[in-house]
Amino acid sequence: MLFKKRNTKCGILRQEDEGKKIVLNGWVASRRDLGGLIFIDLRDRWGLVQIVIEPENRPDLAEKAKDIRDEFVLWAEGTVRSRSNPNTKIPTGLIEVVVEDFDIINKSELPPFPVDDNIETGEETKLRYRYLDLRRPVMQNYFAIRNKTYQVCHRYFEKNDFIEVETPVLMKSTPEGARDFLVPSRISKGKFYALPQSPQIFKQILMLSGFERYMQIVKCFRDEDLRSDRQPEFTQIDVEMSFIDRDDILNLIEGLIIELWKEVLDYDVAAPFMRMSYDEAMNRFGSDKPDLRFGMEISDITDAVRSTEFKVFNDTIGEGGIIAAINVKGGSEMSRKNIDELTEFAKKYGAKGLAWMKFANGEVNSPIAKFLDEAVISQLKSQLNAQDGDLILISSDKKRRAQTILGALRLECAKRLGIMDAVKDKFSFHWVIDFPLFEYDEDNERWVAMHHPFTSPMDEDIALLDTDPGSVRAKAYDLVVNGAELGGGSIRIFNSDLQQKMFNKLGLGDKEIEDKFGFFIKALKYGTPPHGGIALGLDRIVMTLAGTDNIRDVIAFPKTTSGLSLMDGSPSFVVEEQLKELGLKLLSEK
RNA sequence: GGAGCUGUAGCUCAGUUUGGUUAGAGCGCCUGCCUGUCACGCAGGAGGCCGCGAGUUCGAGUCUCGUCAGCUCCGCCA
Repeated sequence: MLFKKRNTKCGILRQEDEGKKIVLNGWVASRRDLGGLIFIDLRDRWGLVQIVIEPENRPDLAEKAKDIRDEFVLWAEGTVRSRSNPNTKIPTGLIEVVVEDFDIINKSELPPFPVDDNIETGEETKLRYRYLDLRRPVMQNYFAIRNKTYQVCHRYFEKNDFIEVETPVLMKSTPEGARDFLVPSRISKGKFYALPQSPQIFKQILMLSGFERYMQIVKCFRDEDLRSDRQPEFTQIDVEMSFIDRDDILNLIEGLIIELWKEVLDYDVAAPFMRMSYDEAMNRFGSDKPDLRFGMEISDITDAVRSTEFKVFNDTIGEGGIIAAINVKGGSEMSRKNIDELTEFAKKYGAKGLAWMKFANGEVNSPIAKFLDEAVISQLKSQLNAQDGDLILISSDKKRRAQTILGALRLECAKRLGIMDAVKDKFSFHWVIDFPLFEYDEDNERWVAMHHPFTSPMDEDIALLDTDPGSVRAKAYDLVVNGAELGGGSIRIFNSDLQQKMFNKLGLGDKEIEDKFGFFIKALKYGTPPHGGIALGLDRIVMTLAGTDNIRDVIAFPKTTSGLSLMDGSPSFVVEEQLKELGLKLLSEK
């Protein structure tokens, strides 16, 4: 179909364009046919403008316009003029375009939902018709922010003398970490490539190849269950540097964040960011990614309740656990039902129960009050800075578990009491540092790397590798904003013997190490510079910039919670021939 | 792997507690009218596999079991 090409854009027309003869291309956002007068809102990527067809002057155009429906594609030629009835709600509202000629370029089926912001359409319908969902201005804006993020990143790292190198998408499957997506090899039947969980090994090899400063905006793949902030394929801003220490990376990334927030939101982020140890983050906030926009910190009240007759507390103390609490300011308004809900909430995190104390009307109300004498209560009240109107939530458990439970309750209560809403426009960036190198996997009875197996232990803790692995600290760091992890990195092991030892500590046998990581250990022996880096979750950065809490909003074609792509119907079965060519055979169900 | 919520018209939802005549509303859609609308207005009309499958029952949108899908969370995600 022939069409007249536009010479301007709908969304950019303003009062000063009055009198200009123009051509527009776009989609019909809405049509208001008054009989003697037809108004059409024409939409393109840049916005909306009202065009008018006047049957009195052009009955031929009016006749053609009768067929126009929402989402039809039009070209229209006309003259910009001031409106007699301006619309102050839209940027182009002072003017309109009187149509002198137009045609329908393409029709549209009736859309299953209006292509409009603020629609209330189910996720399933929107994903099935993702192309229509993406047409909505609010979605287009998310991707404008995403684009801006790419551009700022590339410019920032270019300016800082980084070089972008692409790493393979088909690589070797290695143990440790997330489940790999596997790709069968046709040429080497029975063998598989894996999609990268991250380009970790390649970027380290690029360091020993002498690239010094590497970055890449790169897709990563992890075959794990999805969440509102997790997709099986996602994008990382991947960075690695040689001859540097931790603070070089932290400073570099702070600079990037400052530039991103300035460019995208015109928001001034203050640096340097606060740095908090993992231990402190857990003790005070019960999370390794604490939200520091508000208080409600955790207090260890073990000493205060040590002398009580409450069996639950005494048993916990006897087993080496702790009693800890948060003070939910103004929480005494919560009903018994609300507190029961909080108890259920706590149970998801492994809590066996939840003790609480309400302070109201000068009195204390608590199911455990009978175990606490006057002195203990007043001690707690002063330690927790509790006043009338407050609610104290108490967890009694192993140290980290008690903290995690209270950390989760802290966020939940902040949501319920409107604290989250009150701070929603703030950005609180900080670093969590000094992570443990290992954590113990109870199920498999072995140590696993908390960050990844290439992370360097702190020099002063290396001796503890053999005697007390659990207390070895890592040269690792996470970037956190508003309770979300934006990225993490570490200074790497650059000594092949230490790398070998690390794998041993993780329970890998020499043969397995040779088989899975031999090439890497070998590479480390050819003059590896000290190096380290970080990977930032680009999708999460864009989410934060865009102010959305769902990762699907910032990925053009996302998967559902069960990993399906509803628009194109993947994953799907393949024909027998394809399997045969790959040397594969499906197991029959059960 | 587990838990919770949801599934009824194109869309958003009511109806399910306590089974019972022809399953409703708003928006959208279709037709007609309408010269200043911008959530246009007015009049009329069409539109249903009550997610799917079993079961209970004289009778199921409603009760039971299973299953599928969407969302959120726990586990998982170095």
